[in-house]
Amino acid sequence: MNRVTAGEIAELAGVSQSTVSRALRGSPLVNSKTRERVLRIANEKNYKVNTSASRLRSRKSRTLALLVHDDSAMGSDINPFFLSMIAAITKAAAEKGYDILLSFQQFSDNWIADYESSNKAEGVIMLGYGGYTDYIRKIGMLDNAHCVTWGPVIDGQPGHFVGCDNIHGGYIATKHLLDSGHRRIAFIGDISDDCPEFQARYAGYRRAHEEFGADLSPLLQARANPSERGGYEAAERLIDQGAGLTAAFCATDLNAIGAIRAFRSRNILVPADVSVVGFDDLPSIAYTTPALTTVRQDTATAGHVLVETLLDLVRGTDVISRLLPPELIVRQSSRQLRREAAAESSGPRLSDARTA
Amino acid sequence: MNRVTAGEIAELAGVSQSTVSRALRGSPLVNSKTRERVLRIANEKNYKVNTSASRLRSRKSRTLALLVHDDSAMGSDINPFFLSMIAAITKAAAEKGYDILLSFQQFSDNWIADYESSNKAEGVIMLGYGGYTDYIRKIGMLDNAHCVTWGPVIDGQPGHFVGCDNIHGGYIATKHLLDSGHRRIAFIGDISDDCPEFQARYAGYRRAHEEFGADLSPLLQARANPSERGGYEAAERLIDQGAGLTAAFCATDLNAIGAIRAFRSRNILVPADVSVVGFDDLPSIAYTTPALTTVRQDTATAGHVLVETLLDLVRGTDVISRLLPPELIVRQSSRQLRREAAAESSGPRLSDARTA
DNA sequence: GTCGGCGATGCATACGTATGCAGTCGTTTT
DNA sequence: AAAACGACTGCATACGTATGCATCGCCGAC
Repeated sequence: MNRVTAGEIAELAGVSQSTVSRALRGSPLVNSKTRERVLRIANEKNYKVNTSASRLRSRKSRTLALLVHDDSAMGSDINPFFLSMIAAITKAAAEKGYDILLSFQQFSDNWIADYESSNKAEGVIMLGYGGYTDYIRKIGMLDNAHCVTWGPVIDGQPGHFVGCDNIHGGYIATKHLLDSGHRRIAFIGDISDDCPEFQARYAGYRRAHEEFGADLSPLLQARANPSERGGYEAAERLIDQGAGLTAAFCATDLNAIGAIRAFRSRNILVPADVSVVGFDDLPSIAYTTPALTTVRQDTATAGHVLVETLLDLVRGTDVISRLLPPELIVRQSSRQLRREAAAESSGPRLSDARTA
Repeated sequence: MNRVTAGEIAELAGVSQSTVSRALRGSPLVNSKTRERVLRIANEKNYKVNTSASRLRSRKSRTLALLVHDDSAMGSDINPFFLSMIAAITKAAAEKGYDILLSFQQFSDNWIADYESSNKAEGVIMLGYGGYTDYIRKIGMLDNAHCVTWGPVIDGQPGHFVGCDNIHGGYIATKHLLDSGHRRIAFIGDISDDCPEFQARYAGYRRAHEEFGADLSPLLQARANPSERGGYEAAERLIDQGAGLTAAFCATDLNAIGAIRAFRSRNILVPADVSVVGFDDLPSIAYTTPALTTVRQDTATAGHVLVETLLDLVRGTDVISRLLPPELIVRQSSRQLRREAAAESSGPRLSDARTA
């Protein structure tokens, strides 16, 4: 389309192509007077540096690849939380002058190396819930690969990770419920080995119980894949098994929404009968009925940290896996348990609602 | 990382770099025996074509830019529907051998030209609900820009569009309700000039009424920005104004979810008292309670058509704006109105539920 | 036996930029 | 006055590939 080259700009400005290149890149070598003239002309002619040539010469692509794990094969939807992450990462990269190359795939081949050896991207950010633990472990081995994964930070695991402090998130969510007088708190979520982040949230849940000296009942654990449906079905099972819960901590907002629907379909009211806490803080979640108490993962920060970590890695700087602190957002889906009820510490049905 | 070049492969294979290049690109000029040898060696050495060099020489980037309109400034969330679209577009592009460059921005500058003149992308796909109509009009003027927009197809509008046949979608949704005996059907959605797609859905709603000879009451129109909250608030207004509806057609699934919540909070049951139909068919929507009757936009097809249209445009082929047919998905949130009720044609509260 | 033709390959070059090095010119140092 | 220096600028080249053109060997045709 625009076939203006640096050479033509040079001619118009009465300088050499080298000077044009230097002026545009802000080299201190070029006189400010000259630079201004060059920039003005380049602007007038609507000149844009040819990225291909620039990349070829500089051997840098100024591009990061974003791989989103597509588990549509697994039947579960892509969590809307990821849209938020994708947007945050893309914006953070843009701030650093980097483009984002997007790809939805099953993590299976060695794209990471491919992206770099083909000079398409300088590094890769991987996004997705579990199901790829083995693959990540393999990636970790490639210590020359520039790859940062959003996910669980596990000691001793090879590779570089940025993730939410899921243990702490699970802890504060559960502590909030314990502090509110609840003693029979269910955990709904996928705690298979495939999803270390959910295992971590579960670990936080257990830790809070231990600190509180509260009992943990296996009856209160319900597996659920990370979708709305998963939450719905898990909650149904809990009810059917007579778990006698007064609260539920869900590994995912979607799980929480599903659980709330299940409760409602059985005429169990949230938060009057059962308090529910989610995880993620999806944008729309604040407007549900009742508005969901949840653990917020700050996607904007996460995007920045992911990009910065990856760029450090590319630069060769030493990099450490980082945990981001989650934040408890208390809304209407959780409430203080009545004293008496807390004392007798049981019963799924509490009709008297003092707190709205 | 991988510093293997075509020249080195050539040496190993005992041929020239030209032959390596041709072999890799599948040129018919090269002997099949030679090709095999070259491919085998290239594979062994894990050779990858340097994209920058290839792009520079061929003057093609094999990349499409995907611009997602970020109206986070407007306060409304990015609809999860777009995540589905983004994934579909990315996969469709991948099938054609194209990469996707992602960007979240306010549509304001002339990126389209920039992407092309910098050789970053061969074309641009724009994604987003309203708020950018003026901008699109401006883009349409740049007839040399390779740009396809997902959105309303309006006669006489400059530019190239691919969109859902929103009028027909609105029509079949409304007809479904009319056929089911409903006569007081609310429309919930943003029908401002900014969002032609919603105006089109509204137009379909009106057309169905006209064909049916059914009356349209202004009391039944409720504006709502395209979020869950918007739907909630609009439904609240309808109830408060005593619109006397027995059904609601919502411009968006999110609107529908919000509306259902609002109804429920007023003890109006869906579908027993009010039938609700949405639009989009969000992946998670099938598992809500009640499962939402909605108008499906097939994102996979949309992705393919968008990419193919854009590539045609790049090739210089004549291109026409295309409308994709939506499909009515009947689930549990809509039901047949009882005969008598239909006869008296009114009343927001119908307690007797014959159909589950 | 010469020539045209065809299949296959190599040669040479251009794509547009970034950058090491050398050059220029004016100013300062000795 | 000569030398050294500093601030700019231009020259030349390389990045790795794709491709037009020339070349080469071989076979069939006349």
